[in-house]
Amino acid sequence: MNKTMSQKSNTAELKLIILQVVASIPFGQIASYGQIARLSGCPSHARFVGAVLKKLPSKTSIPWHRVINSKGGISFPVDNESFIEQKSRLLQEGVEVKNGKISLSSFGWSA
DNA sequence: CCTGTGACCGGTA
DNA sequence: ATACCGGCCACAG
Repeated sequence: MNKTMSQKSNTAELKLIILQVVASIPFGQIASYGQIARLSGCPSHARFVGAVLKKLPSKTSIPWHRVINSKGGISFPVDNESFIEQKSRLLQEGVEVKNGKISLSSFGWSA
């Protein structure tokens, strides 16, 4: 009488889905928050994606730095430490970052 | 229960 | 191109 947990679309599971999607972004590739939300099956949860990434421990293996906003930029103020962190990580992966904006050549990733 | 917040997004001016 | 605005929805207090 367990009925399987297939109909468990709770947020806890969505959280895991999101993390998996983010984790599946290839090296040197970029995806937007909205894109992650869509691939997770919840198009209107772009903000939630950010909320999830925020809670990640600093020592995570999740490539959070490969996630940016729909304007193609880093969603941190330029003076923020996280901004520096994300920018340098992207540069390390060969992603072209100009003034906080990512070059369109890095887009085009799909699940 | 109600209110404010946010690593967002798309439309409009 | 930038600026503003309303919608969105989980979460914290």
